Amino acid sequence: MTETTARQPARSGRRAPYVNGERKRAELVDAAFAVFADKGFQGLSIRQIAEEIGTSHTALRHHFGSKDALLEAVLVRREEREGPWRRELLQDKGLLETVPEVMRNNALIRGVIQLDATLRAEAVRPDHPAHGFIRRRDEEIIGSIRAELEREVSAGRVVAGLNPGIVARQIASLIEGVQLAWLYDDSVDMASHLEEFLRLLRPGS
Amino acid sequence: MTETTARQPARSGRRAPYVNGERKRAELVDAAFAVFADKGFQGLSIRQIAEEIGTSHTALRHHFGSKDALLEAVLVRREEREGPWRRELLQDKGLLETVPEVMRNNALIRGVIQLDATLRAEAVRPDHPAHGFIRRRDEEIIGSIRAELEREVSAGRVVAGLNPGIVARQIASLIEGVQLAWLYDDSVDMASHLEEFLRLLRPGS
DNA sequence: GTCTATACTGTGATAGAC
DNA sequence: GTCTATCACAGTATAGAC
Repeated sequence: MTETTARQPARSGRRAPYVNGERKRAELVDAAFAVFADKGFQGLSIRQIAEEIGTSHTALRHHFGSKDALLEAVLVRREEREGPWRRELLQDKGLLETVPEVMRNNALIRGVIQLDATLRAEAVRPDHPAHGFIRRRDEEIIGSIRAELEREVSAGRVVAGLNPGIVARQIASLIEGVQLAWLYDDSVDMASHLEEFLRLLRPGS
Repeated sequence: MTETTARQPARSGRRAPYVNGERKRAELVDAAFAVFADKGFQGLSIRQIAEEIGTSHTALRHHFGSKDALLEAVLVRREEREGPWRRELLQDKGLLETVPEVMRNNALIRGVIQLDATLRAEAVRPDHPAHGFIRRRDEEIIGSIRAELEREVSAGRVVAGLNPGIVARQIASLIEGVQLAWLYDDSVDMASHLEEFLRLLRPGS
């Protein structure tokens, strides 16, 4: 796709032990992430994004090749940031506390959530560049939810007799749907909607 | 917005008791609906849509003013078709049977569901032409779900002690999320995911 | 209802600066 | 070699004249 083959530096430069391109690219991704999270992603053009983060649209094109590749890179960066934290939280606190916590965190990065929702809808087309990425990420998340769900059942914190595959996808779908509703109306409490659903799964309700 | 002021015919034409513009517009909407439902809505340009339904892109421009207005008109038409049927079904069979039935019907009009998902994500921006429409429709649907939910509680078919506003939005959000998941993977059974959720609401589970 | 003019978008190829 | 800037092009939507 983007063909970013990890270049091996021929010799260690005087003050640059890193590959300059990678560093620049990472800076741009972080800058774009910050702009989206803060000011929002309002269907910005690649030129507008460049202006917001203080660079040129040609620079963005050089480092990412296309607009979609840049947007996808921001979502990949998000996964790099949040993935480990989420997995640790899952291990430590369990599914029933992790999911609402994730929703509370998502409420702090509105523009990134909007980007996720927009790209997700566009990438429904199988030939879309980000289609594979969205699909892989979803399956990975659903897989981890499902595994955790089965652990909760074993621990007696979730009723038995459920179809873990169905419930895992229900949770993932509910997250997406509630995020969209929240994007339309700030007053929608994302965490509560997930908490109430998870409450239905607890024994003796 | 679209400024489609209902023109009053000066005299009743020989064989047209209707306003020609309105009829032509309705034909175009139905044709677009059929194309989307059948061949899908793959980010078609306004010129491609025109070709598919056998007209010119300038004709579409004239009748709808913009591409977004045409897409919105298709969704409005969908509401005109399905709204009465859905309300009747709700009255007759109740919420627990209506929602899965709606999902089964949606599975027959993939391109329209894709259009709904795409436009919904784009129209998150408050200045988007379709923003108000999506919002109004969602609130209307959530309102009817909520009313029906309270009726089901009274009838003892749904457990008491739930927050109807929360649950209604959970159902609406789950529908949206599951539809998106289904667009990515045909094998996702939308009706089952909704049925299983509604099962959690029944007494004595 | 049709046609023309204009502006903006993402993209490709190319040339220049460090 | 690595990075940035300039130019040209095709697709789209809009505005307005006829």
